[in-house]
Amino acid sequence: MLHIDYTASMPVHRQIEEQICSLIATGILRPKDWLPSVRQLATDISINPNTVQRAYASLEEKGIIVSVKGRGSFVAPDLSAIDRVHKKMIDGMIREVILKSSLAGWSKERIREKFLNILNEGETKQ
Amino acid sequence: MLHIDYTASMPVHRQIEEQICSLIATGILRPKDWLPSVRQLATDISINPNTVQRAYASLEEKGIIVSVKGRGSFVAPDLSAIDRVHKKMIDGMIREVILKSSLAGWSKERIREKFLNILNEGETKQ
Amino acid sequence: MLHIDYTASMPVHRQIEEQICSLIATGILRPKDWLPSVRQLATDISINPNTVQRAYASLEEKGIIVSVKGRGSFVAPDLSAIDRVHKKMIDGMIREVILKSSLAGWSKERIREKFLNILNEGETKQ
Amino acid sequence: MLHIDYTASMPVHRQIEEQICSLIATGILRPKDWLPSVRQLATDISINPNTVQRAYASLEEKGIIVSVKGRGSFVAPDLSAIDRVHKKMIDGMIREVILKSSLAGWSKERIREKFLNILNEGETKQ
DNA sequence: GTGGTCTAGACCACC
DNA sequence: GTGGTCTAGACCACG
Repeated sequence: MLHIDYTASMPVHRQIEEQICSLIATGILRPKDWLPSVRQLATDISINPNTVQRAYASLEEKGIIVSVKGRGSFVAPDLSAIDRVHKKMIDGMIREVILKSSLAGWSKERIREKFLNILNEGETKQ
Repeated sequence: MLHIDYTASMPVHRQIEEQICSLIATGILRPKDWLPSVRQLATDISINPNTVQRAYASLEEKGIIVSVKGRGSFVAPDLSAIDRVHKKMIDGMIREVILKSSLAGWSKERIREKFLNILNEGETKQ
Repeated sequence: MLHIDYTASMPVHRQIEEQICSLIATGILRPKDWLPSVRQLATDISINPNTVQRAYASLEEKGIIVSVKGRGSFVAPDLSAIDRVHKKMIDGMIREVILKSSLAGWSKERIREKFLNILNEGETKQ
Repeated sequence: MLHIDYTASMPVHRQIEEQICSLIATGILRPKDWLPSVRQLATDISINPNTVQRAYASLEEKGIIVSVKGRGSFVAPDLSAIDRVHKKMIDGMIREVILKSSLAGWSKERIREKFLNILNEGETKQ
């Protein structure tokens, strides 16, 4: 079951996209697995079917899922597309972090130190 | 003089905000320095005064500048709050990058490598 | 025995149509040969009889097969019309490819080269 | 002015996409040229603004145009994307022609001959 | 039942 | 004025 945050600025259809991507990336959804039908998912999270449709259409255009009239939607059998999408997304986010922190007057060393600190937090906690 | 990129997806008022922030962070603008008036800046970069107004209002809300009716706007005398805000924002963005990439199944090593790669790109270019 | 690919975007009834056409074109099925009954074929490839029915109806409309109530379906005795239909269809598709690529600014040489490249791909693979 | 064919099976939003692509490919629309606004184009060709919006959104996702809130939409400054899109489209069409004609029992030689004939028609006509 | 397209109308952020 | 999101409801093709 997906969770929609209506207070977020990210549009609902993009939230659905991202969450399905995550489910695939983490292996919870696997290639050829069936996705909930457009109408089913729409009623589950009580939004308009059109909004789910838009998310599915976008995922299909990116080659992450396949939708077939009358049969339903499922995770694409070949997922080479999804890794490319992830790479691009993460790359963009990293660039934005670096841009923002340099705009704030941070030196490279300070950014690197901060990043590595946070990255290694998990090692002791988890 | 600020530079507006009309082909960018970032709204104009946010571009103004970011650039003023950047001028402050890099020390070109210092606490209590005067900023150009809303109308002056608007005609300088030939955009709608409403747009400049919105940028200034947003900066004032964040405590970065102070606007006084009839006198104009200047950089806030005390900017200690701002660095804390920046830290928090950058911290949040870094955590999100790490979260997203681990959801995508990336190992810590892969994330670190990717980050350092991008961070060091500038060294040869700039 | 026909093979249905459920991950393909082409509707199942069109897949059946194409494969029967192909069997006829290659001479495996010849004029007046009997086809499996709608129900037989449906159970063989475990799909809905409606779907087979639609494929047969479409083939009959095109004059490729003949169905007789109570007796079954067979390849049409005279297939001269079909080759003309094929010619016309392929002719139209070729013209569209050429139109689209010239609209995209491609030179004749580039189009020819591309076409021959793809046409000859099979030579090494198959 | 675009022309919509309501009898075609291709959805309206895809027709808009293709025609704008063609206008760009043929140089009638050039990088940074302004496109008609969503509402303007919608009333011009008397369809729903949502349909135009969908076409524009898809073109933007492919990197062919850029849309900015409050300012409008224009052809992307960098069009490396469009050539890739064209290549992919033409490639797909060629493969389909070859597939269809081999399903119809045509030999490679016959296909090649047919194609080259049609391609060279223009030489004497135009 | 499934996905996909389109219309109509509301609302928002932005300029 | 601009683009973008969402809802509601109709219709089609497919199984």
